[in-house]
Amino acid sequence: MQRVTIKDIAKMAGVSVTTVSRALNDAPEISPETRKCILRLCQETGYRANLLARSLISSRTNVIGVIPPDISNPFHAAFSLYIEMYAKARDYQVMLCSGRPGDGRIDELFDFLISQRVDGVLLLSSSSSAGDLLKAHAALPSVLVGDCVTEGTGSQLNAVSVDNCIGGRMAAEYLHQLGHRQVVYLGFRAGSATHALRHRGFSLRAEELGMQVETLVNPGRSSTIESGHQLARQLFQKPFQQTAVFAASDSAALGVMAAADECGIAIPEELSLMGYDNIDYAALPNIRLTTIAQPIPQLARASVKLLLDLIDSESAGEYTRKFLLPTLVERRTCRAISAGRPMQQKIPHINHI
Amino acid sequence: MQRVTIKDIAKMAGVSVTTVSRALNDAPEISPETRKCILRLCQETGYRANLLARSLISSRTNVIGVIPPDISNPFHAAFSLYIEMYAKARDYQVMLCSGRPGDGRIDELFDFLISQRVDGVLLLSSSSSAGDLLKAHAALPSVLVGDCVTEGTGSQLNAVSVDNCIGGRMAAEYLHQLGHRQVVYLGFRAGSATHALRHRGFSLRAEELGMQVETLVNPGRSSTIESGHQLARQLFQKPFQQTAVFAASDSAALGVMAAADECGIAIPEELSLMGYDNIDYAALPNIRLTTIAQPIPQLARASVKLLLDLIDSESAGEYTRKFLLPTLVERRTCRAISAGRPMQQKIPHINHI
DNA sequence: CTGAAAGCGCTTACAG
DNA sequence: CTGAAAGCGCTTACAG
Repeated sequence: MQRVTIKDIAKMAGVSVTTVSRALNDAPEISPETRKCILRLCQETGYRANLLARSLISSRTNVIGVIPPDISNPFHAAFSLYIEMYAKARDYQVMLCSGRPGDGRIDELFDFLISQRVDGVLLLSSSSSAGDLLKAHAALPSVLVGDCVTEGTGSQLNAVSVDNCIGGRMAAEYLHQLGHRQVVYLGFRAGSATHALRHRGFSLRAEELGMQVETLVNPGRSSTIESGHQLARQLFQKPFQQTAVFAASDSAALGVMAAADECGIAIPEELSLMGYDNIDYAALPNIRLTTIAQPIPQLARASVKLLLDLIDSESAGEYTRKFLLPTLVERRTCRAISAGRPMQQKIPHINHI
Repeated sequence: MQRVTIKDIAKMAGVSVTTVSRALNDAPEISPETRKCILRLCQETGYRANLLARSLISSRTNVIGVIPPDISNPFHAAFSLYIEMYAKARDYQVMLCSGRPGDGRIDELFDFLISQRVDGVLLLSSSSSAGDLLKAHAALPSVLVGDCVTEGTGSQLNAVSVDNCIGGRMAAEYLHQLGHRQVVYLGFRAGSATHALRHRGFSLRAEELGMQVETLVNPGRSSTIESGHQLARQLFQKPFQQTAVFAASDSAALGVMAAADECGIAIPEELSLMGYDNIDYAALPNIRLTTIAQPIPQLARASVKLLLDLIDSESAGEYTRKFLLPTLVERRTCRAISAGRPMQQKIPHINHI
């Protein structure tokens, strides 16, 4: 099917393409009548400007690429939505490129987005290698949404993050305040800068407060219900002393709930549980997970703003880092215990399935 | 920043742009050495073809537009993910345009996608007006994912849907089989072809089986936890006779669970509950919602396939409709009751919050 | 096997 | 106020 072009309109109106172009871009130097006539013609014929051609000249597409780690994670899905909302509010369109987690294809996605000539890209990642990726494509304005290592050269990039170190500290302080002294950090992932900070904040503060922390490592590539489930079953398999679990993400926490359910461990009566993220479903009546909330809308807004500022300014020789503070959302999965007397050792009863 | 172009490469290699173009598109008529040399140059300089220019000539962008109703709904988010997966497998990129539900801006999104010269669009919608929208832009290959009215002229469009009528029937039969005779259909939305079919299947079959159905209408624009919550509270406010609730969506069902929790109504002991969709969270240990599952991956694959076939064929004068069958997923929110004796009337105790 | 030329649909100096 | 011309980065007949 042949779309109507500026040339067609010009022919119909009996003017040059230049004039049509001017009418379309409301240039000042054009008579009101010709403009009116041309605009009417466009209306009637259903003319739509070819953005491809326009972008070829302006070398601006007004689209930004967004690379989420895994859109099946509700946190990332919600986040992508907000990004699109804020981008649209500033007249930018989003091209979503979900790389499967760990596919190592992010580099290809970058190449692709460059070929599409997007004006910039937003890389959502908690991987500690994300920084290198961005540097490899330094010619393209880009911001990392997530954490990056602060040591060495990796730090010189534009990024906005939620302060995960503080988030970890908050969790430790909260559990301590409830009387918990032996706790587990469940779902630590190596290679994740986010987890590194979250874990450091948590365990450093816990130690300061005289708590004992056992860390359960998630060997996988992402924090899922399944990973939390696996680790929790591993924990519940033997008698354990800890009275509280701080899960690295809400999804993982949900997995812990599943395992606890199977093993007949009551939450919060026998075990307190905290998550991280505050995904929608953490608020569900039968979940009511106490968690550390990431300010998703603000995060999205700040990310879009930083990226678009970058695109507009073309400022080299500087970079900015923006931090947002998490908040604690108290619900029903944590309970206060008397810190004085030691907890009785639990002998969980496991239903083997 | 100035990207390296085909002209730059040509100059460096001492050949014409034509030759470079041929090397890049592995045309047959080119000497192996020149090709090798050119390819190496591209590698070294980080050359990326400008897809804008290429598309301008070929009038093909290899991107499809996807318009989901509301990506914050996990069902649609998951679906969008699968679409992107299958599209990518066939070398198409997805441009995601989430219109806020009910914004009436879908028309604008269409215009925008046409301007971007996408090769086709996938409209996910349960609105009965979706068909008209597609017809208004008939020049663009497009498929409706969802239901459309079958009467009149509205039916002549390409669509793939889950058979919602059957889904409704299945729910009615299941509840009947468990002994329920008085049931409520909660969350019916007027103006939704999907709901119309689902409701028709359910109530027709229920009537055939001698059941009584009360329908609670959701006046809003989308099925959310909140809408389910509102309607359920409305139901629980007064004594009611029904022993089972069939919610129009899993999200709505989650809202019903919240309300039941608040009102001290035990599920499934005092009230059976079914959902529709089988979103991830329906499987959660503390949810375990019995529901009708939509085959999301198959739906996504069929949609992408139909659209790409359409794009490739440019076939006019025909349209195809594809139907996928839902399945029943039995979990823990429904229980069998003795059909013989009438249920005792419930006096729910409401906690006012 | 290689290149000069035309053209995809638009914008933008430049000259009237 | 209007138009002819050049050009954005590429591809594709056409001629060598």
